[in-house]
Amino acid sequence: MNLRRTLETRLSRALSDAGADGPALVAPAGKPEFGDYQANGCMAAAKRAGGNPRQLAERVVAAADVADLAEPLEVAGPGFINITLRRDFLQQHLGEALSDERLAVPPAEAPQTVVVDYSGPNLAKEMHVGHLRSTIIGDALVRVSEFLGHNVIRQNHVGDWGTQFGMLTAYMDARDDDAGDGGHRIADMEAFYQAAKRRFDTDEAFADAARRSVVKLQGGDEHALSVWRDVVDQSLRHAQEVYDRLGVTLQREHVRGESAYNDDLPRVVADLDAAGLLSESQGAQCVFLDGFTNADGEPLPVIVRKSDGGYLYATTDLGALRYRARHLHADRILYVTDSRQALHFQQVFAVARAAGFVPEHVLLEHVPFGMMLGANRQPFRTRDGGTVKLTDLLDEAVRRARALVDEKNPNLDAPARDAVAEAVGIGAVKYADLCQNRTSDYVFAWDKLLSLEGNTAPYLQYAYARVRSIFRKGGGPEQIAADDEHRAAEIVLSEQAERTLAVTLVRLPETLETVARESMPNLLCAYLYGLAGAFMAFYETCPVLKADAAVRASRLGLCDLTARTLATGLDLLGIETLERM
RNA sequence: GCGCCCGUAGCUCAGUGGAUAGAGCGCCUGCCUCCGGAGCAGGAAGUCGCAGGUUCGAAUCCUGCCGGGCGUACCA
Repeated sequence: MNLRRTLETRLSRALSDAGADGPALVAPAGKPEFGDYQANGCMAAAKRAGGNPRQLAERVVAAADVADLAEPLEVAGPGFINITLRRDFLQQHLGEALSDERLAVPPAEAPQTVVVDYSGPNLAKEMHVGHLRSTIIGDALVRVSEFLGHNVIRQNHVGDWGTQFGMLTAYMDARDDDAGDGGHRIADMEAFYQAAKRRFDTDEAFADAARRSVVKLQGGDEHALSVWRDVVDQSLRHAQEVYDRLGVTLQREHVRGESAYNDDLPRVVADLDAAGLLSESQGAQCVFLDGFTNADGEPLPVIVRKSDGGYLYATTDLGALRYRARHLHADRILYVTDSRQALHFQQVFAVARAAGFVPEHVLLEHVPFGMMLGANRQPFRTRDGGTVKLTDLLDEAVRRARALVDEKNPNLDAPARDAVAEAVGIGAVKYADLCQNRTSDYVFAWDKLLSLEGNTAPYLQYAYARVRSIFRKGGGPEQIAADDEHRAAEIVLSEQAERTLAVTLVRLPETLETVARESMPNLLCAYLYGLAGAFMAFYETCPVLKADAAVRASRLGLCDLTARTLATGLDLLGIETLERM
């Protein structure tokens, strides 16, 4: 059950029964003494209706049908309604969650087909830290929406077309000639790209060949295309290695690169023309929209065909948008890209609407995130001005985690410590990115990124491992699993710490729903951190294994719920959990 | 010039128009004969950039300044 929404619905109805209209504005209580939730809507409603807010709140309390969930409601201050959940409701609800695979998270009432465009690396180069945010944030959003029962379609709109590919295919050809073995192996994408670039800059004959290569590619030359396919294939293989290591759910089948829309681009332009939107300006085919002006205050075009006849990313995105609406039948399309592309998507969405490329009801959302900055607040670079390769970043993260595991838990054998280091190091990198509001710029700092204390993935993983160790101590996992004493247990909440933990546990559904609606994974992080904190406090004050049978069973139930909620939440963030660490 | 985003504790950041603005790191004080101390409990630390306005109520909404970032016609 989504408790917050249930309360909102019922209190809004009570508000209307009490003669006022408007939302009840139910929110988690600001302070413990205000209860568990508070309704803030009476003040505004009374204002609109011209009445006394406290009196209205009293009438709402009288009319409200929440006796099954909450203690008698209390009016406080100028017209707040404080809501304290009933203990027996919490106990019964948790009992249901205990025996439910989904932890009592209801599936979406109106499942949507959600297309999520994320990651989208430029295949000409190796994946670097600049690709991290889109990949990680997008994957978390995908997982959450899928868990809520939406039909999620991943789209990896990779950069597999464009002038760099002329250079790369020409270099591949030249290399084959040099090596003479025709072996198209690219061991290191970045080195390959750098070498091609160096040759392009220094070797005039090669530069010419590269330019000819672009023309051949665009002209559909079979040899050029075959070499291109090889470069793309190897790049995708590299990307897949990174995805697999990162624990990102993207697979080869989700790749639908820019090149997939090549054939459609002339039609996109023709259809814009047919819709009466196209005009020529300075030799380019453009769409001019109201409200967009350039640096000189003149109308700003969306260029869909260059004066040399080439197409641009706006054209490709329009093709992709149309494909997603018409063929994938999307109800909602998310674009997880950096915030610098905000104007681009405003324009593309506006053109698509104007041209009728997407049905009215389809939601088009740019999910922007801030830039990766260095310590100096400048766009992030390595000391020598290059980009940090993703594999190097992950290696460093795992190395640091390994050093910590060696120090903290020398009893584990070496393979186990390796596995822990991998999960902890990579989890730390992902969590550091996910836990802050995505719209703020991201200051890249090794120490912060790989921090293993405080509000970090390792803290949550540790909380999980700690809960699990209780079950091991309590007779071994096989015994606990066999008698299921905790899953059949009646939850009984007596201590304050137990109650706080319980209230946190029942907030999982409303949290996930907000995360999906607002595309804000940081809210899930905040929730899990709060849950881990509530558990740690419970753990300090409430003995589990030494308690009397009934209390012990109830507390084991709380432990089990905590463990599964942490594991589920971390999994939705794409972060692994460990039985020991 | 115009548009978008951002100025919150020493640092890094949370904060759906609600009650006395919160975390982490760092700093200070306690807590390991007790289920894992990667922890827990507590403390110090703030003109929420500035000034107006709207509102019963503003860090949050509006306007204007100041400071920063990004974008702004044929790269993506």
